[in-house]
Amino acid sequence: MPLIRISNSVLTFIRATVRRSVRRFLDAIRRMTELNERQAMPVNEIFRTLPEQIAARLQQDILGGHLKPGEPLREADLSERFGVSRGPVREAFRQLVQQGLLVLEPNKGVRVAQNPSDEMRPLVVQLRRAIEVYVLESIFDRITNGDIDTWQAILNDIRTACESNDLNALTNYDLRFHQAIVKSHDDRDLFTLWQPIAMRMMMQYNRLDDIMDSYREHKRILDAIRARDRRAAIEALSTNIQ
Amino acid sequence: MPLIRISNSVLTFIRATVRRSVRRFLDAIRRMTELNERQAMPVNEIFRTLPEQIAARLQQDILGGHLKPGEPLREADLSERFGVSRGPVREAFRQLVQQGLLVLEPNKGVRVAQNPSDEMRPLVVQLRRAIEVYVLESIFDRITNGDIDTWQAILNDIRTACESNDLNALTNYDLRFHQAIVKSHDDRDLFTLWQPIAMRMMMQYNRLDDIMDSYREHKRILDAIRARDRRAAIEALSTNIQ
DNA sequence: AAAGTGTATATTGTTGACAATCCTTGTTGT
DNA sequence: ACAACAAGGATTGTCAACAATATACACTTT
Repeated sequence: MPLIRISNSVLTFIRATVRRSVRRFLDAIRRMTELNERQAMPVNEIFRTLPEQIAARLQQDILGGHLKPGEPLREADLSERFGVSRGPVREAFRQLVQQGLLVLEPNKGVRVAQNPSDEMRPLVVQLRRAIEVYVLESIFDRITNGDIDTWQAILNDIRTACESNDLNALTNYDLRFHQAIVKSHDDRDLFTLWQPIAMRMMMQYNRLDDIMDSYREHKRILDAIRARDRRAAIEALSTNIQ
Repeated sequence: MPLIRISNSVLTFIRATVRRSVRRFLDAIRRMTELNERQAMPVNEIFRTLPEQIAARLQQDILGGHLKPGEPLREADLSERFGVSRGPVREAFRQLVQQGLLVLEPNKGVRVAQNPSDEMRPLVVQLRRAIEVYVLESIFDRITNGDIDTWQAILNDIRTACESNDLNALTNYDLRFHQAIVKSHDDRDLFTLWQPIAMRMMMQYNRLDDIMDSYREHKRILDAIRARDRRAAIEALSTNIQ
């Protein structure tokens, strides 16, 4: 029970003011850090929507193997778990369906997607390689030192994950590394195209015998980029995707 | 105002009975026509859900050019147009976002996607070709005469569209032709992967000078399949996609 | 002039209630 | 024994009301 009663008009005024302040604050930070000369980062990348947050959590659960393929997900369960109504959960489900992590059967709900068949894997590899090579070719001359720093930070996370033998974290950071590259292309549509393909590879992340190889491969990519060696960078990227 | 008042339990009983009868009826038809030995067609392919129907209509509007790229779509407008609430319309929007025909900005709604850039087109062609060639290779030895008949029917529609110079209908049937091939693969996931890529090509359907060429190209594909000439079929398919 | 404020309006986001559907189990009729 | 039926409980689908947000515009401050 509130101690003071505040009129509605006052409330909307406060909301508008605060919202504007926050927006200006974020804009200022963006300008200072100069992370986005090329493309303005929408506010929702910082304050993500409810469905996006839910989808992110579920994505980790799936890629981390906590949710097994074929397992059904109930809207009511998750809406209780996250303390929201079924609406946003439904929305999150749809996002994950788009990514290929869930499959939807009308009137029956969603279940965790099966891993892609072994037979299909070469195709997926080919598709993903085509997109990422295209992206890297396309952005190569416009890669800034800021970009490289960002990617280096992720690379450090990859190393940490490899050293502590944390396959779960490695999957996550590997995804982010490539995601960061694809997202740095002006054309956002490329990311949309890439995501479902990449996800299908991330669902069966078990390729390397020596986990440290993953770090070495990504380091090779970034080193080549830093040396502005186009051919080597693309070659390294291409061999990393398999 | 109903003339007779029927109790709820009677109503649910009637509903259940009718539903079961319809299902059995459809099952019988399916068995008779033997269209789906390989994979049972879910009932929802015949009685599609509300969002699917809405999405199908909007898809035609977009591919047909009645909705221009960049044009915003309002939930309220469409919910009124189709006589449903905003829920199913939202759902339809999400499906079209997945297909790449709409782009979503949180809190701002959806707008019709821009045509893919010319620079990007070779990539999209490459991706789509890779998938369709893979599918055709994979199913080739299991293609039934029933399959061929189905595809022939679509080919006839293509011819009609070409002869009457109806680019709108041609786009639609061209899409369906390839869609039918991809869908005939056991692994439904391939269709999911293929759809957004193919859509991006369908958004700029202006390739051929002579519209009849489209019919000839598709006829060449189907003829080669009918002759069980694997190499020729794949070659024809591959040249059709560009 | 440029940036900030107050306010109204249009639109999307969220919620809870209710309807429709699926699925299981026990029953009936042949 | 077997297929069809009936009833119920669990789950998804739809709806309308309400909340939050984006946007535009007139106004004020610096």
